[in-house]
Amino acid sequence: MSKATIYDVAGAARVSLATVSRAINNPEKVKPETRERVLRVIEELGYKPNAFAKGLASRKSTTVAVVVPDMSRASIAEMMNGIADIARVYKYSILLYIVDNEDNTEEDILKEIVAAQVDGLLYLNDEITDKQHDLLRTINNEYQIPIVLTNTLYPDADDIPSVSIDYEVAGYEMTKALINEGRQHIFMVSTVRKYMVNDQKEQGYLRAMKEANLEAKIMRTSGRISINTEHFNEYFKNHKVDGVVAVRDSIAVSFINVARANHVKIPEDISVAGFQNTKYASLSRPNLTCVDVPIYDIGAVSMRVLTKLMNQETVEDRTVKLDHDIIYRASTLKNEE
Amino acid sequence: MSKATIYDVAGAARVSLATVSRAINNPEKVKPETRERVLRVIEELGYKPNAFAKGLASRKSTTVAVVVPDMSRASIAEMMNGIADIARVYKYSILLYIVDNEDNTEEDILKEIVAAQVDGLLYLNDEITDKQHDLLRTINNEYQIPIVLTNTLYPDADDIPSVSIDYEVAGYEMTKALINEGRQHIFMVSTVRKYMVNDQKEQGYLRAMKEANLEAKIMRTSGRISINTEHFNEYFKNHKVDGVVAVRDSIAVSFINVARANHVKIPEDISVAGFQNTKYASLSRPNLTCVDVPIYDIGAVSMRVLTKLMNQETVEDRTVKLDHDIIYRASTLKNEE
DNA sequence: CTGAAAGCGCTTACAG
DNA sequence: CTGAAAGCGCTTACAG
Repeated sequence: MSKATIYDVAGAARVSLATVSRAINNPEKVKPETRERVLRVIEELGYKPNAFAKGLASRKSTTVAVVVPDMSRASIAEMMNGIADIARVYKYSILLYIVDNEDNTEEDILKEIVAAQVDGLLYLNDEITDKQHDLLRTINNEYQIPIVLTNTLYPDADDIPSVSIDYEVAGYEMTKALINEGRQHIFMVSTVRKYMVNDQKEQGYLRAMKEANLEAKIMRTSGRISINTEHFNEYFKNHKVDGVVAVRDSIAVSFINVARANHVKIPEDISVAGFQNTKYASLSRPNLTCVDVPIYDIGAVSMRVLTKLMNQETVEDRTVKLDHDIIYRASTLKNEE
Repeated sequence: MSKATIYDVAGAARVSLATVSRAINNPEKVKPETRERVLRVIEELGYKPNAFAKGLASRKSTTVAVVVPDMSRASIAEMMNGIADIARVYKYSILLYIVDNEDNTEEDILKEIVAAQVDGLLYLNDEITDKQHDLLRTINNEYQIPIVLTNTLYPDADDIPSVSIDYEVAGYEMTKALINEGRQHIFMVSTVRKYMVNDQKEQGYLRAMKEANLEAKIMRTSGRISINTEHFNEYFKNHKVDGVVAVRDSIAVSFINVARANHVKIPEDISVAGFQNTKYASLSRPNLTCVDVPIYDIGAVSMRVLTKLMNQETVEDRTVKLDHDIIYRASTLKNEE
């Protein structure tokens, strides 16, 4: 009952173990009668090939590594759902590596991944340094492990395929929308920490402001709510503002809360928009206008691209940019809810 | 440069491969000089043992399977962080399985896990059926794979160890807190779907209400915001309510929004409390009073307990209940912010 | 403390 | 279409 091996199956089916292996992996190479007999025995014995033996003999693991930073970021979790669903379809298992950006353990982790003999690697860390990129390139070239950057931007290099949306355009469009409302003093609220994705959003914002001959003003704040609150309060006293595009929904909601506490009306006095369309956007009052990023799809498409690479199929488009939408809600003047 | 094997190391260090293996796994069995020489060569060659060969030969994988439902639930993601941090300390890799409760694929997945030869299993699905529990028990007994239920309640059975908080007590205390404010018409807002954790919260609520001779009223709603809104609106017209304990923060916030839209003052007219202390609680206005569930710790402790089981250490406490707090904020009369 | 050798459970040319 | 056999890269008694 415990663990049936391929020998047990071979014995019970009166064939050699080679035939059992073929019946599983290359059914077309086995005579139908034999195949069925073998498959029936497999079923009866509840046989499952030992993943280690299989991996060792075939040098393929049907496992992909997924490298993520802090798991509790809403976008990461939802991307995982997309990845897992597609992985299931193609029968890949997922080895999860949560890396700490603060540590310098990343190199070790990547070595571990090589040792684990994964067939492919998905990298979801939106903050990628030159060093990390080099490391990935090494893994890719030296160990021939296909990699896809999932929502991870590394501009000016398409040697590693990537899947994301065009954050520059999204930032541009969102800003443009507020400009079209007649807003003049639009701030972008970004993060102190440099994230490549946020950088792109800033670029789009700058382009829109420049095009409209408006003065661009980027305010950098923390992701922590308590810190934001003070920060925003101070800004209110010293700046004129009638529009805000925040790089994250939660920052936008946080801003709205402070604004309302200061008796500012949203959206009458200030239009506020965010990024991502998380649950925060629907739970805030007023509901938040934001860029809807297809997070699940980014994960799913990444995994799909990776399967192609792992099968040596040619991937025509190496930097996939998925479409995004803007969802207009009550926090801006233009409001379709 | 590509892949150094144990033979390469043995050759370069002028020892047998057995000694290399020992230098890595049982350093005390190797003479210090030899050991250091081997370790130096390993470093030079960038040698990493092949995980498959190691797994096949040793029948241990230093891998644990983590089975979760939908990843994007905030609590699951944060538990993963706790699990991953402890797993790293004990050098375990994580194989992630996202199961779909709707499907009946769970049995297949569990078979797959057995085939993957994991050393242990963490089960994070808060909704566990008898059938699933039987399946786990089989894996546990028949294949000798240790299992820990992480925040997954299955009452009246402690054959499989578990880690969580006492949701019944938490529900009781939270309700009691509103009763102590003088609230008389306290509703529990729970989910239509039966989750064991929510069931426990309801039990605690019922106990507190009964004890105070108040009429218990449980309202079941959906997790979806759009559905909630209508549902709450209707309730307002037909019921007298001055207190609400919601089983999730997001439901509580959603309720607050509807209440305020109906010109009800929070907390003057209705005290509202939630569960979990997610970011929603801090982003809502007013800030939400809620039970603070130590999600990260639940994950971390689970993993720690699992390592003990995997090392055949005895685990004295098989149903660990971690401590919880109640955080009082502006959505209730008692308010420490 | 160290080495030779068997064995872990598969896959995959190579023959037939 | 099928089988015998080598080999994947380790671990672990067993000797010495």
